[in-house]
Amino acid sequence: MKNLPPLKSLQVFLYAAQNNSFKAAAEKLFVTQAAVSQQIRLLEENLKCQLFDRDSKQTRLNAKGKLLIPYIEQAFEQIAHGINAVAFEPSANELRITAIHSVTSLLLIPQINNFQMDNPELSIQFSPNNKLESFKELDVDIAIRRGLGDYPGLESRKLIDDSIILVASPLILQGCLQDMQSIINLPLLEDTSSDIQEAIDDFCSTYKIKRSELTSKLKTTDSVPLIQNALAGQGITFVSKILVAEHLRSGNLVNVLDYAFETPNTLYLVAPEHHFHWGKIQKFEKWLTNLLKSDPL
Amino acid sequence: MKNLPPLKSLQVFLYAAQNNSFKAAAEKLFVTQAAVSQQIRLLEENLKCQLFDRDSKQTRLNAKGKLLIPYIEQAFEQIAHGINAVAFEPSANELRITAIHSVTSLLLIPQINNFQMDNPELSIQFSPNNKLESFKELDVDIAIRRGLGDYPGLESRKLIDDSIILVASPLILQGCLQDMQSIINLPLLEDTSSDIQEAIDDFCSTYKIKRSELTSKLKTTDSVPLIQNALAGQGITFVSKILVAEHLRSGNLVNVLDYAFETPNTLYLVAPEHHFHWGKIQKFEKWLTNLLKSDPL
DNA sequence: AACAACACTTAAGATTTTCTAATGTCATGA
DNA sequence: TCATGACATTAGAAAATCTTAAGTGTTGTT
Repeated sequence: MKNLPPLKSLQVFLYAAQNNSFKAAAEKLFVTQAAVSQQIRLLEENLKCQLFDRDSKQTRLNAKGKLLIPYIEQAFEQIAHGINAVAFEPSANELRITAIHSVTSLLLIPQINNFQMDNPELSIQFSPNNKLESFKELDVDIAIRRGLGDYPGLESRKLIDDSIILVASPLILQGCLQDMQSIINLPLLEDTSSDIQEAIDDFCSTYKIKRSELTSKLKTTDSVPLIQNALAGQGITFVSKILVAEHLRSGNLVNVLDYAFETPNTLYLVAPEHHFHWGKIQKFEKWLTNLLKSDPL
Repeated sequence: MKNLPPLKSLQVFLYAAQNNSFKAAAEKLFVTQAAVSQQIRLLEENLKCQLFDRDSKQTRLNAKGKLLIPYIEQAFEQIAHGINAVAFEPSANELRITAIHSVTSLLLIPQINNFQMDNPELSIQFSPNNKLESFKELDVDIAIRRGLGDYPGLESRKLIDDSIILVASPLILQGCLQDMQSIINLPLLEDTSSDIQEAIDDFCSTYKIKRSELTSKLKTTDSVPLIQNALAGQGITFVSKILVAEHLRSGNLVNVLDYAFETPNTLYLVAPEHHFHWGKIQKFEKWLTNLLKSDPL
């Protein structure tokens, strides 16, 4: 950590190297080309070695320069991230979360009290919303989405692996023989989302039954009413295991036939990259990850 | 990358934070404490937020400061590594390697030509040496050692996982029935190093034979003469698989009984941390890792 | 309560670093 | 040969950074 060269000269070096031209670097730094030339010379004198080859027509990084660049590049990236983390964090004591409807009501609302208690200074706001609109329009800090994690231009971090399971209320199961035939005769509360449909197809082929043998009672893309109907003993339904974890633990719902379909569609935290450096987001991510990881089911 | 705060102020901030004191930081930076105070103020103004709490007896980092520190710490570490890589690389066109005797003669010497051809500017020197003396005394760039990778004060990087196998020349095997009894009746060329001894004990217990049933013909801690004797058909020997890989491939030695003892003792590259940032070391590490990884045995 | 000790802040001016402007060098291509 | 483009060099201007010296607030001592 001692005897570092002038830090400014390193910054100039980075620009010069990235542009392969002193002149271009000078323009981007809003200084004259002479200033760049001097800073590079200064750095080279300090390190006692050349960093650019100037012998022929074009100035190019030489071997030593190429070795140095990745270190300097990373260092300045780190600094920029740090600055983003503390300086450009808007309303550091407000946390605006947008999540799909089901996650908000089944996971976040029931559990958020623990987080709120650990972070009393934070004012937490939810925007239940199934569409992932532009972060700029929405003015939210972080989104929770179900999907494959491919959100162009945004950083996404997988929260947990998920599977689709078949659940029903113990109420409805008591009234029927619990063999395959009785179960598929129960009304199906059907989620028409593509990943759930995939699971239903898999279920049918696994147990060698025809899709037409299942009789659908309710069709929607929103898990919340499906789960509520299932709780009320209205039928069986295929749902994300994470969303019903709490109901399984309490016994209000049970996993029927121990069927599970591993789906690549799962929960992701999604936001522009620099949001993840904010203090409030780091706290929220840590809390949510722990919550889902410690889930004993 | 735009609009970074003055880099000097970040450096001062780092010192102040690490010492929890402006005065201590000032001393380490060889400036007055007033200068530190001003730099910190400058940074705080630039970021438009406080980084230290000054209200009570001691100046301490506050939440924002604690969030920023790891970024700045890492950034300056990166810079220091980069500087070490290019500036303090002594004799960049000489590569001095110290390795244990067996590695030098069985692995390095036979293969080094490929490396030399890719890096004609490098003058390569070997110091076969089984003792790991201080790097300062020895004046070598890098060491290759067999062990567990615990070299206090030095960075060590595992090259490959190893196992101890039982080998013999096809010459000697032709002349005997290849059953267990015939094999253990062959003379044992015995490596008395502790990891090999462990393998021999494991071998005996695996095949339920008494240690005394093996008759030792040669005892040494150096694998080279053992392997040479084995090649000449003088007996069987337990050796590191890596060291005889070439002989196994060519058929000069064969793996007897397909016995293998997974040992935690294996090859490590060892050097002071900053050596690993030198261009010549990075090239050598890359080449050696590839060589061992691509080893088809 | 008065006072010294300590750590940090602030302001003014000195010092050092970094910049610009002007000019020089060298290679390239019309 | 001459114009052009990219970088180097220099002197002096501008800016950033430092020191000195005085000020603030807290702590501990007498």
